[in-house]
Amino acid sequence: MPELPEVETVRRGLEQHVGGRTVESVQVLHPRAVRRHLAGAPDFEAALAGRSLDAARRRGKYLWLSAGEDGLLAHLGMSGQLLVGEPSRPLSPHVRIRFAFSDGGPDLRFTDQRTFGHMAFVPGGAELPGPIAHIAPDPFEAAYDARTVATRLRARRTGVKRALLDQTLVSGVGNIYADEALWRAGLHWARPTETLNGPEVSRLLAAVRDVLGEALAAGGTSFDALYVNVNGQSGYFDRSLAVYGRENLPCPRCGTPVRRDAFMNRSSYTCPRCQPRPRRAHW
DNA sequence: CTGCACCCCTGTAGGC
DNA sequence: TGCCTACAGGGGTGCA
Repeated sequence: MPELPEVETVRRGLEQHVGGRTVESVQVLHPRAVRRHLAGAPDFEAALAGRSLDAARRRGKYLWLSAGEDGLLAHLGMSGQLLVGEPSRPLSPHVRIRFAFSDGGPDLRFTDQRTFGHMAFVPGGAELPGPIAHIAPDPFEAAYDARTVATRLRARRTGVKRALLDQTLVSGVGNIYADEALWRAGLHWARPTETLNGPEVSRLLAAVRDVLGEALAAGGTSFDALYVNVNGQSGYFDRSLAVYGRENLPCPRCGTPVRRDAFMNRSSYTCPRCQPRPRRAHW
């Protein structure tokens, strides 16, 4: 479950169901799931055995569990799930890592069909794991400063959607919520960042924060069973999407059919009337 | 600093 | 039924 609202939903579930529990053993079932743990799968398993997991934290789309001064870092990629359930339930074919706990209670399974996600044990990484030091604060962190982001955004020489998706500028925004925020702000994805005026940038950043917050309140967006919380349940923000995935359906604001464009090997959805294409496009 | 091409994977949907 | 292509909420890397 990729973007901030979905990852935050998972973080909350982990905090509730795994926080304060002690890992008994870990099995890495697919080596690719720990490819960023450079010391290898056996080291990953050994490093976590016997460790007590404390708080669950998050920056953007990354989350981690602190274990004393250390951190257990996770990124869900396109299809990763962190599922908590009865240890006796069947092992689904896409389970990549299994964590058993010393209390004999529900286990934790990192499940990932496409294996774009990963986990790593980061010594000393409880506060902010080293591998994600380059990730910018997300809009819900105390360290996030909208004025700084606005300044940096306007200094870019690129298209506004490309900038929104750049996790080193502001983190947590992916393809769905970038399109939704741009629609709310009435901006086209190809708009050159240097042509945005102050009010437009403010409107956009407010829209980003609002849409992420509303989606979080709905438990995230799921179109299918791939995007679920730790209990396997889907969020329902898909009902509130204005443009994403709605090609040819009417814009909720003006009724004009939503348009789909290819962009960065993905799709961008816009209302051609509310988000007019700029004369000088930047993609 | 930037875009861009391409890589990592599996599964599904749709056309033929 | 098979075979093909396009596409899917991710990021990282290397190169121009």
